Amino acid sequence: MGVQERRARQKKGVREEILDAARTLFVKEGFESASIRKIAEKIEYSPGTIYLYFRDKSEILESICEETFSRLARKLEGINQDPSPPLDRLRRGLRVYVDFAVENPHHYIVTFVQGHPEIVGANSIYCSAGGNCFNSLRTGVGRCVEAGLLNSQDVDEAAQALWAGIHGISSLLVTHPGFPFVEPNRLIDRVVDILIEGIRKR
Amino acid sequence: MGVQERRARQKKGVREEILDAARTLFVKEGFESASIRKIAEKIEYSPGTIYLYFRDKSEILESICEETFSRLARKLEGINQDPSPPLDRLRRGLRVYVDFAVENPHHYIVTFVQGHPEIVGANSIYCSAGGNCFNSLRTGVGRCVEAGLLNSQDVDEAAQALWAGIHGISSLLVTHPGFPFVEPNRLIDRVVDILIEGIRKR
DNA sequence: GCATAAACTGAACAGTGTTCAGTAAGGTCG
DNA sequence: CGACCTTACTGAACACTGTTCAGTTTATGC
Repeated sequence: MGVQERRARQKKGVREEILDAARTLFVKEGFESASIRKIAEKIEYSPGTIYLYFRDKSEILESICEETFSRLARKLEGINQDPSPPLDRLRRGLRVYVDFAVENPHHYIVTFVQGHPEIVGANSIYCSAGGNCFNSLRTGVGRCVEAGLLNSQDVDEAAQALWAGIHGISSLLVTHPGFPFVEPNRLIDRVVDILIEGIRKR
Repeated sequence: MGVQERRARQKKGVREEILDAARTLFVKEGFESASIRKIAEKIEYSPGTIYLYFRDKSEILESICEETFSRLARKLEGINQDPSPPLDRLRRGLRVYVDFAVENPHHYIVTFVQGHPEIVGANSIYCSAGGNCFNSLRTGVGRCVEAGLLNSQDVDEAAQALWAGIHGISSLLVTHPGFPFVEPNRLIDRVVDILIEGIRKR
């Protein structure tokens, strides 16, 4: 009976419509601006309908962020697979991460800047696409440790420290667009340089 | 005529009451939880009264953040004035900054994590107590450049890169308390180490 | 005592996320 | 076809949010 299948397809259709509408509002204006009522109006459904497809507002925007972040995750995994020296790969990964944040400010804010104190353990960042990106970084650091290139053996410590570094510049650039930063490209390169110089063995 | 003076004192009294109530709610539960109505209820005034003393909600919380950050600013200036080697002072300043963020998570979030895209130029971060802290860092970097200790002469670039680094670890720790970080003290020290190793001349 | 000025109120506005009783439509079966 | 049932959807309502403002209360100066 194809009925249930069509039902399922229709259901997915509305879900997709919601995501499309939400994405448009969200990318243009951010989390606050993508309100349930605005999304509902855009797709010409009542606000209540949205709750038949999503548990709450954050589930919608997490979906959107995840699809975007999985693009980054793929890119980072690509870098991890190529044959250049581990430290070069690591450096390129860091740079790509920051570029991604700057190109997708609202996604970055929702995923990594706005805290989600309720999400821990099994549902934690490790499981989302954002978490995959961090894991990619961890892998890159692991390669460097294996090759004896770093000034410490602790992979987690180094990976988290590097993450802190690139998260710092990423979040400053996306949340403080009005601050008189030196030329962003130069600043990002400088941060990445400092981080690499700071962890590599001399 | 002492009348106007007493008026002024009374006025300041209510202002202070508002700040006290707001501070209590804010430190305990953060920005969202310190709602105008809750503050008003706490001091037994009507919500409208608050707007006779503050332009809007953000002005209240900025006041609270500023008084807290000026404590940090003083501490950082103290470090800048002591006679130890510039790089040591810089290192200690970085560490004190992160400790402050961890001890005052909500203040840190309001001042540096939540973006204020509207505030630019003259009203920018440079003018607030938060900005003084950044300037203190800039001064510390300047001393190191003067002493020829860094691998670059660009003070702004280096100061902003360091700020990015410590802001990164600070904001991760305060906004992602559920993340399985390695022991925070160790992680903070590692980040600071990486930053110092990354900027100093070899 | 009375006019004036300052302080304060609280209802109202426009918005938010979320819930749920009620309705409408579609498919199934006697 | 008509009855029934399930699924989809609605939209009013709830409990909030920040903010405004006409109107009332309170205090002061003359």
